[in-house]
Amino acid sequence: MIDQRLITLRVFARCGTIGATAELTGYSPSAVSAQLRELQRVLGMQLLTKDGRGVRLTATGRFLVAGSDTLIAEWENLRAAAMEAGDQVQSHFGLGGFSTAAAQLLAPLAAALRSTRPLLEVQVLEANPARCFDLLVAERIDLAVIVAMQSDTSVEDDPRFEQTILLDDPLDVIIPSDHPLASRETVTLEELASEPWITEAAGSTYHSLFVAAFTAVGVTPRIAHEAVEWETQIAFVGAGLGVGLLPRLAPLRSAENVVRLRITGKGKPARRIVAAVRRGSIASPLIQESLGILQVSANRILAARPEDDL
Amino acid sequence: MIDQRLITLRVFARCGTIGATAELTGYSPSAVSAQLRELQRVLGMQLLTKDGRGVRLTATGRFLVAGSDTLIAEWENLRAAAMEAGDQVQSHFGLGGFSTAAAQLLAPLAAALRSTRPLLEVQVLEANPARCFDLLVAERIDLAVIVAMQSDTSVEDDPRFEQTILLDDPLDVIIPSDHPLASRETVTLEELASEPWITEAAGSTYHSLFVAAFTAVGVTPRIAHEAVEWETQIAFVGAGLGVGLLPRLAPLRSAENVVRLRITGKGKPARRIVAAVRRGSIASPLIQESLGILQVSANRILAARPEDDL
DNA sequence: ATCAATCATGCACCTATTGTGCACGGTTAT
DNA sequence: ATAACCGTGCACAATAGGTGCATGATTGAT
Repeated sequence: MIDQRLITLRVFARCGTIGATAELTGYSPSAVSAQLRELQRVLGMQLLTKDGRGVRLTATGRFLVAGSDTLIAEWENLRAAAMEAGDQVQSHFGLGGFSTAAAQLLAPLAAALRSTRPLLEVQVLEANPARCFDLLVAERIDLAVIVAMQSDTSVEDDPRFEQTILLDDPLDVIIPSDHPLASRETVTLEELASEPWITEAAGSTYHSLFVAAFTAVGVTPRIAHEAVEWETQIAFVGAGLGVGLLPRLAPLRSAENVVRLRITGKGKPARRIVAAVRRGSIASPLIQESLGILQVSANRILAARPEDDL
Repeated sequence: MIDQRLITLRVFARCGTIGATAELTGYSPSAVSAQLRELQRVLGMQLLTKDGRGVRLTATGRFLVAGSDTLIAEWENLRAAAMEAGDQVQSHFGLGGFSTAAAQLLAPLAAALRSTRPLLEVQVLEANPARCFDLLVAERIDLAVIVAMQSDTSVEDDPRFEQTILLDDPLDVIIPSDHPLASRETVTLEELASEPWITEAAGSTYHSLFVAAFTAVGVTPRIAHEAVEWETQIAFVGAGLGVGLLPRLAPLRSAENVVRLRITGKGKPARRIVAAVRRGSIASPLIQESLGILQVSANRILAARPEDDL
């Protein structure tokens, strides 16, 4: 209901280039360029300036984008309230999520919605957390299930989003079956301080999480190898290249000669899984129902765990 | 920036029929019908119901319209703030007004704006007060100069508008030159209680004003004739058919054998001339400049009056 | 210093959204 | 019963808005 061109401007404000905006919104670069030019013409404001080979927002542009946050939230609020007041059904619902954990929550959600609301077309997009937020801004999706840094508070209070914690997914240690500690039930990170570690490349979400886990207990791990997929990491561990951290929700096929150990001690690293929606939309009946379903799934997962580490 | 279809819905909420909405927005009835249908489809809400040979808003529709007030105001706010922050110029500016009084204020405004902002295209629409408000809602105009009932508070605190008082235009009495009181400088309404009065038809803005003037002093006038235009009323008075009330700003050509007397006594009837804008837009530099110019014109008019009745 | 890569934009072309005009069906008032 | 009014559907037309490619400008790499 808010003009598409303003939405596009907001996406541009997030990613900085026309090309990225186009990719994110699903338009072509030409279309984005034209939209922004048209927006400036209609509003009679100069929002963009040439900057090197790209463009950047002017002060007016930044001002407008910043102020539009409350406008969007207000609209989402109104829409949600109207839907609730009128007991109406919406026709399209976009979900975003990343990683196996999110998938384990999103899949039952999509299935449940399909049964309770047959004529609602549910669309699921797999995307990493950062992109999920972009997709929310771009209004391509309405709800995202993402893994957040447990310590990271930067996105926590973003005026554009509202987030609800679903569950904390603890990290386990995986070591080769022939490792001296393989017969143990639990270990501490200190005990593995001198091991060669396997993690993802610096800059990734998981890497930050990895580092945070060790700094919490005052250990500096020696990073020996890098892997992107869980499967790869597990294979590395199985080959005896080192040890790694694996989220509880990531499945570990028994075939590969790797064992999984719980972490004890004061630092219990975990990744936090949260649901994020555009601010204001949280009162929508559809969002409410979805959050309920997600919470049920989350609780079922929690219930299946030993009571000492929830 | 707010979707045109929502604007159309808001206009419909004011006037109740598709046809009137079409006339007011400048679309054809088919287009309005299609827009509203499309709006319902996009939002997934049923906003309209068949009602006799027309349609009316559902509860959801009313809810949405009511809630959209703050949304519109928020946007106007944002736009105005951005314009101010970035020192930008807007390209189109719509003015609305009614009656000679408004015209006397709007003409200098339009002229002044044309000189200070050469590339701003100013458009003036003559329309009665009620229609002016409709045109503001429909976003056909951005500022209206209207005469308001001095007592009427119904529009006073409408969440859609913000109003600023420009001046109070006192009502004079006009009587035939050969009337016994014609040589007087001033009269009271009580002195004219038994005269045959000329006014506009019941239901009109002016009629309400007329009645209010008399009820204020506890007199019930005998309404003998009705006229729509000031010119007609003056002619009636000149022909000796009765007496009437004439706003100070309405010109009285000396040729017609009619004299104008000030009203004294505790009831000094006046019509209030106010400027109205969409709520939120009042901070816009263009609006601010316009209000300043209007105030100057108003002050010049006030300065030309005897000091006892401003 | 040249060359390749990146980015935004303009243009030609096309699609499809959106508006118009008219005819029609349903409803109310005379 | 008839006429007036109101909203809607349809065929058609206009135009806003999309894509894809070529171009120019700028930056970084060889």
